[in-house]
Amino acid sequence: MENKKFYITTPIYYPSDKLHIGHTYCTVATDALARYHRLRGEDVMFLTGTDEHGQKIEDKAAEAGVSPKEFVDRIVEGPQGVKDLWKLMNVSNDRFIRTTDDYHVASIQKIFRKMYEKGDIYKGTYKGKYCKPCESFWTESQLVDGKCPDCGREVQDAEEEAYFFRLSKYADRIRDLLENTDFLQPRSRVNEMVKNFIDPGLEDLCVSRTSFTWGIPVDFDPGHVVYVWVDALFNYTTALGLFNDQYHDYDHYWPADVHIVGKEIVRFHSIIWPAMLMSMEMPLPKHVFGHGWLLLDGGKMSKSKGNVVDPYILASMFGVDALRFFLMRTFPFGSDGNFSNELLIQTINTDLANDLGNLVSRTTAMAGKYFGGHLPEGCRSCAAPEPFDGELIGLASSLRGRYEEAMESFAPHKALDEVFKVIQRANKYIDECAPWVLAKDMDANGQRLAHVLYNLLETAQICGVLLSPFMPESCEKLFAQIGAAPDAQTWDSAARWGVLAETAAVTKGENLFPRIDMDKALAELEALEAAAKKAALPAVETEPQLTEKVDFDTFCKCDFRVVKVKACEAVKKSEKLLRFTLDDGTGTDRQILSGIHKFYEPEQLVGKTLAAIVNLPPRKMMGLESCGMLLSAVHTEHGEEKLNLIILDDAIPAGAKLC
RNA sequence: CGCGGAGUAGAGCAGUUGGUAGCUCGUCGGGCUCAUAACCCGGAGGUCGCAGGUUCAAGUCCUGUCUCCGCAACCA
Repeated sequence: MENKKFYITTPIYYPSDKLHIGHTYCTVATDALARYHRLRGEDVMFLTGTDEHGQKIEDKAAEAGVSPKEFVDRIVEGPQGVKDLWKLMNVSNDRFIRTTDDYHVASIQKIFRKMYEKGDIYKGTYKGKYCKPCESFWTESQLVDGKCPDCGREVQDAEEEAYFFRLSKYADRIRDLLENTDFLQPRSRVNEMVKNFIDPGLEDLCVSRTSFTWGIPVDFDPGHVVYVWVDALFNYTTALGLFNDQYHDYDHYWPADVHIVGKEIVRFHSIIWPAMLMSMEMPLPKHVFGHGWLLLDGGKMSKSKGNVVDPYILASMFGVDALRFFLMRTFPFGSDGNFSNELLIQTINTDLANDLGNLVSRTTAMAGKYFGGHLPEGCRSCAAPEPFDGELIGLASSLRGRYEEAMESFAPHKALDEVFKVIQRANKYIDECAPWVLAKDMDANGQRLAHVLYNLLETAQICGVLLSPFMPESCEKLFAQIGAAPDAQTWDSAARWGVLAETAAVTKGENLFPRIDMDKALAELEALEAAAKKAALPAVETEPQLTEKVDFDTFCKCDFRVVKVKACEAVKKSEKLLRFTLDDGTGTDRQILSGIHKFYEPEQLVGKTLAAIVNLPPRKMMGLESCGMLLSAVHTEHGEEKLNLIILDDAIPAGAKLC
């Protein structure tokens, strides 16, 4: 009998920047689902990849002074790039597609032509607003106060020749698909799609551009490149070999069983994608699942807020499995969740260290201590079972059913919750049985003690199997410690009680999940994040020179003078200000306040020869009057502002004019 | 009235089909000593944003209202 096939995908990510914890969340979830289906013995195809065309990447590459292809190559294949990250996170994708791959490009051209020949793609004009300085098109709705959202300048009406896809033609079928099937999950997303996009009426979709060149050329109309919809969405099929010879399993794996996507791209996957497939007369994917976002402090993560979380740092500090587990355990998959380092550490400590790790640790320790690592024959059964034996065994052997139900409905957080209920029950079982009491009289209680330990090992075995899609590495270690043979690591074995060999070798190895010192770890994290942030910024940066000219007369109005520091002290209650008493050559002391305490201590400046502008109007700071301003040179190092006072040769007399 | 989501113990969150309000952390007390100062038991603490309504019964359904967040052609 041929195994059931299961085709699952992540979105293809846009490599205009390094990926962050949000992408990691999505990919890890997909990976856990893929591993779960493999565990069940299904014929799994797991695809991920990158969507590498478009204006933004063209711009970013230009900014970096490299070609677009070089730019994306670095982010995708380079150190700490996309592929590195998935490798680090132990992501088990079977394929990785890049939309710049030759076979994909060729396939997309054929698909585009096919839809054109069918009449579902037609040539028209794309009407919009054009901002000349920015050279970019905007739609009416994108404008801010009727002006360019980028630069705020006036825009003008403009038309661009473009190809359109007859999205409107499929509106009714899409509505039916969303409202009357379980195509789109979770269900709450259906309302959003229908109300926002279907109800107002679907407009035809612009599927080509002439305003940039970094894309797949329309082969029958040079000057046009295929816009993201056709290019990116069809990756799910070209990666299987649709219209290309790179792969040959389109017929085998298509349609996808599920596309896992973030909530922001649900629209593309639940409206545009099925419409285009309908046009191509191809089968539709069975499900699209839109997961929630990881939020920081209740708001979204974004580069501009500077609050993105780097998965590399977290994985290196806490371990890949712990991070994977945390992401899947803590947040309901369909809705948003609040990410925090404290929560991460707390979850690791509570679930992994205290509950699971400690359970394995105490169980294997007792097997070693009381039986030298080998339980005796016959320990599987018990002559006089206690009620709580049955409770534990019942709960553990029925776990797979509850777990399966949760996994099948895309609720990995629930599946994990079920597993941990059993783990907690097992810890309680140890208390109830008090093995250390039994061990005091091995002659009388040896058999009973062995049975108790066997029950614990067997429970750990079942949990290990079911946790393996989430924490593959750690579960291997777990299996080694409890002596679970390969036949006790299967999906099948998780539903049968007593698969573990009675006399299997039990070894207390290293702790599976060491406890983490919260305060220490938080401090370390902060340091690492700060260091990473610094490293990402340019070493030395200076302000760009002004292009606006200043006339000579204006310049001459500034009275720059050499001054000598007679006294200098910190201003009370001020972090930055120093108060200078200066000899400016007039015979009267001049007082100037300067915000440079971060860079200089007052005593080191006394006697120095400096430069100041002396005809600025006096200004009060912290209650003191400042008559002028000391000149200093400013630049930034790794994003941090540095100031250096202009210190002059002491031979220059006070009052000398600078010109 | 653009659309959607959220408002539940001190904090962070669960609560499919309406039927005695749960979990983690924290806190207070007890037990145990096999184990990673971990484990087990118990207590205190909530008028489930607010106001109405349907019902024998509502955190759960309906209406109104306040606050916060996200989206509005691609940042998972």
